[in-house]
Amino acid sequence: MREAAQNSSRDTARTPTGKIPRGAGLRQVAERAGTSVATASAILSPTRSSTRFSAATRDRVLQIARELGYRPNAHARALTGHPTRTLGVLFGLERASVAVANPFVFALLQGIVAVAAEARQNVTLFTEPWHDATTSAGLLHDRRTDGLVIVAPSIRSDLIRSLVASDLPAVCVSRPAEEGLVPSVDVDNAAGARLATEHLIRLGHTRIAHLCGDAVLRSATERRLVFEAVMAEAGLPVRPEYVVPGEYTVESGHKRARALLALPEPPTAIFAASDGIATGVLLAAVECGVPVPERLSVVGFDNLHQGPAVGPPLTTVDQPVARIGEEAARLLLRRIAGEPVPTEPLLFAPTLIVRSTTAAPPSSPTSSTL
Amino acid sequence: MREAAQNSSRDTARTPTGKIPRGAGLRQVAERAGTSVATASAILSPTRSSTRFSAATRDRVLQIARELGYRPNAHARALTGHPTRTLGVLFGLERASVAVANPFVFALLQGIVAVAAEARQNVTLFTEPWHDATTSAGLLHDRRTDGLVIVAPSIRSDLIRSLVASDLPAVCVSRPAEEGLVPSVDVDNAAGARLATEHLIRLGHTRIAHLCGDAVLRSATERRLVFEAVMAEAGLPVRPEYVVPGEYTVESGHKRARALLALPEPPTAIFAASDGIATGVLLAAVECGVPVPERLSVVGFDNLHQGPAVGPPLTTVDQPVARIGEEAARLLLRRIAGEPVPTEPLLFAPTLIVRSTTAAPPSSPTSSTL
DNA sequence: CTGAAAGCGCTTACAG
DNA sequence: CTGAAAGCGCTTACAG
Repeated sequence: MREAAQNSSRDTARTPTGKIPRGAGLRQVAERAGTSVATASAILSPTRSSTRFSAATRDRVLQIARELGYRPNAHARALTGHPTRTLGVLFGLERASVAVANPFVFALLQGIVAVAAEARQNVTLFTEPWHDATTSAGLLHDRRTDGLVIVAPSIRSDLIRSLVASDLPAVCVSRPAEEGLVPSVDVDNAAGARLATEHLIRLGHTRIAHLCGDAVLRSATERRLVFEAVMAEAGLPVRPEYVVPGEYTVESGHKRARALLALPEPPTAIFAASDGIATGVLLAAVECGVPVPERLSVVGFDNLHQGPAVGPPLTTVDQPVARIGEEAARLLLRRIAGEPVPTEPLLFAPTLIVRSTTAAPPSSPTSSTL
Repeated sequence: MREAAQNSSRDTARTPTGKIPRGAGLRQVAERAGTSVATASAILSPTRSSTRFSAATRDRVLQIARELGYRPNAHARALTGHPTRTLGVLFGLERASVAVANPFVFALLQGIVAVAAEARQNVTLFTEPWHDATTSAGLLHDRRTDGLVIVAPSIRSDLIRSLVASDLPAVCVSRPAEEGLVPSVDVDNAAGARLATEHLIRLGHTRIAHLCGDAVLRSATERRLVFEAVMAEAGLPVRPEYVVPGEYTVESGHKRARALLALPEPPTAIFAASDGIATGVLLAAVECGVPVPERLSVVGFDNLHQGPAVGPPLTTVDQPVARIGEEAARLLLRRIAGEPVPTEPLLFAPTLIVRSTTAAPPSSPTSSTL
């Protein structure tokens, strides 16, 4: 790096300690090219047509800029009111470091980045977790990004409200607690939960348990509510101990499944609110010596690989996570462009993927037919 | 959003079309608080101690700022020489949209984001692919981020050179073609290739093939070179048709393995330069009716899930990808802080994970013993 | 076709 | 303890 000092034509000879070093600016270019800063700016700006200048002037400016290694400063541009061409992603529930390890987030990011790239936008991942409007405000609303995709905000958070109040375009992945504030994209949780529950009921199960996701996430409540509703429709009682609160994680699924399997009358089927939870269930089944699907049926939700595979391939509810990410990014782009975007949730239809973890219950006559 | 206009105390009544709306600035706060902008700035700045002001002034400014929903503008701050507290990630080889779908990148990002979050830095993913120094310059060197993690740059690219010339702190994941320019972090490819090759030789294989990764990535050459060297050490000839160029993808592995298996004298073992390639090999083996490991041994590289599992669990060389990401971020942070950072590559030791795709060759006497 | 001036929102010496 | 002024690097009307 030291050797780079040979080209000493800069006038910022020494950089103040701790400060960011600066390269050649528009002024340096203009000076050398013998034009005004305004002219150099217009010629070098990607947005303005540089045809209004004489070819000679233009070529000279372009040439000098190249020689000097001129890079327009993004902050200076942004300060004059230009968009930053950057989309922000904020993880509503967890810290970014743990969110990024989540396969759901991975798939989502693929969709977001794909659309962003197409629109020539960069993507910044905010790592600071959201606390509340007053303490977290500066972190997001500082015009660093043109808008924000909010991933799975807690229903108890003031995040959305605060964002709306600050005029920062935002789109929510997963339906926010309060609707009508911000556009949102999600899987149709009700339809998915119905698919899973009806599948188990049709198989002949009556003792069906549900392992819920994080209570602060709206999807968890939606899935549970529909599970209970479908059971009721079928005339099947739901015992309170069969609806178990917890989190969308392997560990939480594992712990709860063990408890469930230790019950005097354990369920013959479990609808896990996520594949992570289902993986935990499969783990517990192996440990407790309960064969799947012979003595226990398991259906998950997400259709995402979650950790190392245990037991047979998982029957699950597929949701198009990458597409949800794409659509969220697309809506955000439209919001940023100033187009009107409906705030009714945009819901994607889930599909049931029947694999090998579900079958008729043990004592059922249809047991061998599946 | 319309309703938000009720609070009309702003003096920027109407926003020019296409421009970004602005909230209350320091001046508004200062005016209402009856102080100068400098005072308000000092009080509201996170970096300066606000103790030098009277409690009354301080409280008033803080209070007004809250009322007005004041958010410091990140660009204005950055323009005065402050770091942006953002780390950039640039994908050297592929477009970001495809890179983000890569499990290697996923694991890497986990490490980078974890360290960034700890250091309270955000992470921006650059989506614009690198072309060459002159056309891509503005995209990266505009001071938008304090530094850059470059993931797997092509050995033919002028990226690194250009970055070094522009003073932007950068760290490379994977050894760059030209060493000494920039700190880099990577797995010890030579050690990994040796592990894989020796494992196959010890099992008794003599007809061993190698499916290479992208030739523009340095890891591909390193792995191939060591494969050839270890074979030579063992006195085993390497037929030219057994060393097959290609890419680090499932498809490329699949195609090449099919060709290999169709050879008059096919190899009894394949060292695939990545798990993706190995997955393709496994796929081809199933299609060609070649049982693994009975008639074909396969060893991969990476120890990452790549697509749906085919055949038995893969024997592979593990590399600590997330840790590599962490270390890259850490080095970058130190570079940004102005600390001296060695440019010798920081290499992580790989380990061989023996699972079920490798065994002694068919005709070997040790065949049943593994 | 080109330039001088003001301004974006903040920070930083430097005075008082 | 507080403020007036200059400046960061660009863009944008507005003149000529």
